[in-house]
Amino acid sequence: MSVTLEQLQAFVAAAEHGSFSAAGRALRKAQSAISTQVANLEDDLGLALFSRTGRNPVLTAAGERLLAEARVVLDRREHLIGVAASFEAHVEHRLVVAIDELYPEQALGTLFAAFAAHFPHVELELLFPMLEDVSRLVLDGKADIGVMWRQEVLPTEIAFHTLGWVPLQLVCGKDHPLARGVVDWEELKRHRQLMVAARSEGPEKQRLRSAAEVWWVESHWIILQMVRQGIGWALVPDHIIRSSPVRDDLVTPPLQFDGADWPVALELVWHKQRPSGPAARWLRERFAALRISGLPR
Amino acid sequence: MSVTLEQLQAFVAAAEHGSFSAAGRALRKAQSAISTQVANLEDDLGLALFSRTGRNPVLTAAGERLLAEARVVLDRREHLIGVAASFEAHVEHRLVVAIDELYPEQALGTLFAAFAAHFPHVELELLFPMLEDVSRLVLDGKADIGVMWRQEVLPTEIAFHTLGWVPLQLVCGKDHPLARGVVDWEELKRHRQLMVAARSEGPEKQRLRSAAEVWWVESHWIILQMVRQGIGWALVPDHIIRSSPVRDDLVTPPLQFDGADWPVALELVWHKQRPSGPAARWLRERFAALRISGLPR
DNA sequence: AGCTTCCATCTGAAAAAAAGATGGATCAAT
DNA sequence: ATTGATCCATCTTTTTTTCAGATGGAAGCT
Repeated sequence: MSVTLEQLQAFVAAAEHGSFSAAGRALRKAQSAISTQVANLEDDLGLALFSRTGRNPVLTAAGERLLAEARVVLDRREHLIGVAASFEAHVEHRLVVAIDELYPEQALGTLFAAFAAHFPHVELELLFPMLEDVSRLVLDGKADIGVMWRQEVLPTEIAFHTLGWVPLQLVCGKDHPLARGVVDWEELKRHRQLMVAARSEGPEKQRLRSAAEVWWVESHWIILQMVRQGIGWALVPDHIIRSSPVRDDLVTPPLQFDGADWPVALELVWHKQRPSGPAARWLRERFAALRISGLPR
Repeated sequence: MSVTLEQLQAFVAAAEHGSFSAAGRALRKAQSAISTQVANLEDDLGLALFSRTGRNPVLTAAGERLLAEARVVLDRREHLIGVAASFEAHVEHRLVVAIDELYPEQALGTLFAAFAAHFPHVELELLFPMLEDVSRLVLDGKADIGVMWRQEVLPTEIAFHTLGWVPLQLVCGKDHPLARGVVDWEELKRHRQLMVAARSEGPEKQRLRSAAEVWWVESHWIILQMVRQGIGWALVPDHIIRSSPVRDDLVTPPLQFDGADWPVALELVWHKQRPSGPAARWLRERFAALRISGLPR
């Protein structure tokens, strides 16, 4: 087979070290070996990779371009070996993470960048489920790890770890009657409340219910759109209000009574019975470590 | 070097043909060669690629995954050889195409997909210049090919080919005085006209000028936003009006006089002096062939 | 049971790669 | 200008790798 890995390796080393001799030293091979490999490669490709006027070889334009290609080939070979090694180490090949929209996403970018650096061979799938329950996804094996707002008592098969508490804020539209001043409990009850559509039934769902009339909506973001229209009021995490495109049309009136910010727990969940691989364990640890910095409170 | 191209080639062929013997026949090698190569590869990777119970080898889970990786390595090698070949054939390594926003983009996707298939080794850069003139970019060598609305007489260094004619339509906001009925010339002149900011000066610029008061705006899309606000009227290609996000707030009143749609020429331009490579020629031909199907009229 | 086709393994032959030696060229320092 | 170090290309020899052919055991089909 022409254009072999040895040729490419010699070529890349020569380009990197600036001379065939240095490349030979780096690869622990004789200078003549590098010289012939590069010459053969040039012969196979039908062009000159180096200009040999002068003491040291200098990359030609073609050499410059093909150097990048050669690196890719060699890197993909390394990658293949890495994938094989992670197979041996029983690292997961694929990891599905379901994250509730309640989780502030700012930290996710750096977290998953670090994950990619540690586990380059793991395929990662991120779910931001709307109508489906995160714990349901974990329970059914459709997700390996979940980050969710604990609305209900969790099934016993689910292991969990509390990441933190997210305070909810009263929010309504600019022209809503509640926007005028300090709000008390009785006044809240008289207006329509917008709540996230519970994906399962249970008592936790009722804890945050205050008003007589309630509409159920599938997402906090959509709730804010509706709140803006004056359709009702809602309890929404502060960071969602702040990053909403309609935030300028929203008002967060102060509340008259105590314990008024209704904190909800944000939980990291996984399945007790399904064995976790190194990647899942790593990700769980890093999620847990993000607790203080990533979340309010 | 362990994990060689020969090993990967044998592996992929064995997986594709379902047996080592068949792979050997396909690669014109002895069955024993394939067998040894695959065995060595498995040894190097430290895992089994095939399950050998039964008559024919069957891919293991690891084999399945690594097959994809092996294909990538081999493909990248092929790609490198292709890049080298196109260097030899003096194919451009890079092609910059500047396209005026006036050109309807629907056809571009399939066109450039076909380009990628024909010239996989050419780096393509697409420009959709706003304030800069396409012909200027081509003249300065910043773009190899341009598609532009001919506003001016083209410099003699520029070669061109007319792709077609785009009819302009009168457009104004819902509440604009012109929206009420059939419009005549004199009435047009009394209201503010919005025109695309000419990037160079010249007589063609004046041909489309009707009103006494004119505002210059850098893009048709922004013009439509301003038209919607009732700031003035404009002449805009139909396909831009149709695909505008504010199209529901726009009105296109009929005109009383003849020749009322002011067609403008859409030109394919390139530099006469700079030699065109095969990729540029191919792309020019395909652009020209798109004339009938891609444009109105 | 018999036949075919599969795979693994062994052996010797062929090919490829590497090392070592040699000579001509370049560059820097003297 | 000369010297010495270092560079590359090339040749020869040695080592390693690859390949083909032969053989035997196992699987599947009739």
